[in-house]
Order: sequence, then C-alpha cells, then structure tokens
Amino acid sequence: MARRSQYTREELREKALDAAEKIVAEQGSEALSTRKIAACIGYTAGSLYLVFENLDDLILQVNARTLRRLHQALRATTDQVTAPEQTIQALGMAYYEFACRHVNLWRLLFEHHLPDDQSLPDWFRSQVAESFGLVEGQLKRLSPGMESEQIQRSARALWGGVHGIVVLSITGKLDVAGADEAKQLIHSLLHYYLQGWLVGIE
Amino acid sequence: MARRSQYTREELREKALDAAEKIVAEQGSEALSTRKIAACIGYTAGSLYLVFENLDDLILQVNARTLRRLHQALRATTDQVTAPEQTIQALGMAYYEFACRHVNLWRLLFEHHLPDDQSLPDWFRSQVAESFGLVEGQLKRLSPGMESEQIQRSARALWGGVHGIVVLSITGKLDVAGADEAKQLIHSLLHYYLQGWLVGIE
DNA sequence: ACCTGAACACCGTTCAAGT
DNA sequence: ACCTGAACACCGTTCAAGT
Repeated sequence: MARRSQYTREELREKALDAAEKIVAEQGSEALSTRKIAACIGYTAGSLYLVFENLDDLILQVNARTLRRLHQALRATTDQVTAPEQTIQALGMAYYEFACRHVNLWRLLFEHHLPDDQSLPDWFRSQVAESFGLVEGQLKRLSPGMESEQIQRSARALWGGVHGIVVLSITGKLDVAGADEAKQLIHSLLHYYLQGWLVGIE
Repeated sequence: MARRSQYTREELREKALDAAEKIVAEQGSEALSTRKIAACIGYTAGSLYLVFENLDDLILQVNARTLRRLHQALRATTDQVTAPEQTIQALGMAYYEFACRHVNLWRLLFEHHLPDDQSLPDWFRSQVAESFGLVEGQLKRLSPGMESEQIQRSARALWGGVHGIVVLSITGKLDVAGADEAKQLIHSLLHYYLQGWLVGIE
C-alpha cells in the first residue's frame, strides 16, 4: 500500500481534527480513539503519529479549537455594547449557551487530563486568559479607577464562579430543573457580586 | 482454582473500593482498571462483576465515599459555630482544602461520565444536596426572613461559584499562582456576593 | 517520503468450566 | 456457590517493511 500523499501535513491535521470533533460531538469523549479518527479519514492509526505527538496532543488541539470558538461567541456578545453590568450578564448567558450547544466538546475541554508531569502549554493558558480579558474589560468600565490587580481578581472570581454553575448544571450535579434555572443562578451570582463590589467601591 | 470464599460479598466490595481509591489517589483516575483492582485484592477481574454492575458502578461507589468524606469535612467546619458569614467563608476554604488534599479522587468525583442514557442515581444527588444544605443553613441564619426558594437559589449560586474557582485552579486553567491566590478568589466571590445580597434585603 | 499492517501491552466484559 | 481463565472486541503506540 503506502499511498502517495493525497493531503499535505496540514490538510491531514485538519481532517483528523474535524473527524475527532465529529466523534466527540456525536458520541461523547469516551468514544474517541485514534483508530476511529483514522478510519474516518481513510488512514491507519499509525499515520496520526506523523502529525500529532499522541492522542493527548490531538485532544489538546481539539480543545484549542473549542476555546477559540468560545472566545468568538463571547466576543460577539461584548461587541453589542450596552451597559457594563448588562454586558457581563450577557457574557454569562453566552457562556452557558455555548456549553449547552457543544456539551461534549465543552466537557472535553475542561475534563481532559494531561499526564501528571505535563502542565498545560502556554498558548493554551493565554487563550484562556484572553476570554477572562473580556470580563476584565467590562469591570474596568464599571469602575475605571480600580487597580488592575483588583480587576483581575474579580474577573477570575466571577468567571470561575459562572464556570462552576455551568459545569454543575450541565453534569446534572446541581439538580437544576432546566436552562431557565441555571440562568437564574448565573444571574444571581453576577448580580449580587457586582452589587456588593460597587458598594465596596464607594 | 475457584477458591472458597475468603471474604463475604460485603468484604469483597469494601476491599475492591479500597484498592480503587488507592490506585486513583496514587496514580490518577486514568490508571484505574478492573484488572488492576482485582490484582490488588488477589482476585480476577471477572469477580468484580459479582459485586458491581460494571466499572462505572464501581466508580460511582468510590465517588459516594468521596462525597461522604467531603460532607464530613464541611460538617466539621460548620460545627465550630461562629458568625454566618465567617462560617460560609470557612466552608469555602474547607472545600478548597479538601479538593487539594484529595485531588485525584476529587477530580474523579466531578469528571466521571456516565453513559449518555444514564443519569446520576437519586442517592447521589441527595448526597450532593446535603452538602448544599450546609450553606443554606448559614444563609438562613444570615437572613431569617427570606423565602426558602431564594435561600436555595443563593446557596446553589454561591456553591456552584466556589466549585468553579476550585476546579479551574486545581486543573491549572485559572493561572493562579498558588493556594493563597485561589483562596483570595473564593473569599472575593463570597464576600461581595453576600454583601450585595444583604444590601438587596434591607 | 509516506503510510501500512503487524505486533505489543494493555483495556472492559462475558461466561463455560472447574472446584 | 464462588471464582477462574480463556475469549471477544476493543484500546494507544511503535516500527520494520513496502511502495
């Protein structure tokens, strides 16, 4: 066999990531395997190792795509500029809706383990930081005088908080009745936090 | 072969769960397998199916133990009664410390997937609800007149929030420098939320 | 140079057969 | 009745060998 290259490295990479996304989205992350990905794109599992270090590396790159899409969804929200508190609320809802629409990819993003010795690559962490930046931007509008260290802390606390509500409701551990209830929880968290925060400022 | 029963069903179950916990705690959830558990307790993988439905069922029961220990750690905190806000803060810190002390078991608890068709058993959800109850109790002390529906919502929002900060910092996705910073985020979340909440009441 | 296919060391799960 | 051990259908990863 050993077919002549139909695809360039880059094309192969993209095809593999597309296939991986499809499998995860349709069948859950548990169902993902190198053999299935390879079969989807008409290759053998071994070929994937020409393009990826291993399955963990491949998953990391699927997660990078998900993160990018998430960021775009959040960006689209902040671009419709309104009052900062409303924008933060809208960001929370967009976050929840994104997680619902792409449950399996979203779970893979947050539940995938790297081996104990490896930590997340820098480009990954800076992509996460970018999304936090959107919240920071709104907090700055809300309280222009505040030190950026404080702004950063509040953005992380708030966004970590929203994330927690989203995880627990999506994994069925919060016993929430439906999307409406989850959104109410997010609203409550953001609303009272910001209220307390602004009181603290004056 | 076919050794006469050295252990009762119940003993076998406990031994298997002990072994599973040990493997997860020491090597991470990725390393857990029926074959390893069986080898640890001197049995064959097949024997586990006399006591557990399958590996998912076994993991669920490991998670039940973790949940029980978590609840005990939180209980111990509320028992040292002080002012409600301080108690809630102490609960947040206890939650974070528990997660740090038992990272791998804690991750298993929150990252384990059941097959798509199955949802979490009721006893599991009511165990989660019990821990939320501790927060509700403190919120009630803080605002005795409030409707229990509102109390419940705030307890979930707050605890979901704390959970999110803990997950993101433990999985290295918040880019927090260390335990101190994570605790500051939790403190910030709880403090400003409660401040806003109490303002809303008056 | 590109890719295969076989091999290796693992999985979860089932179940006839042994004691 | 209790447990094994072999079997089945899967894994991720490597690498000599084919084109």
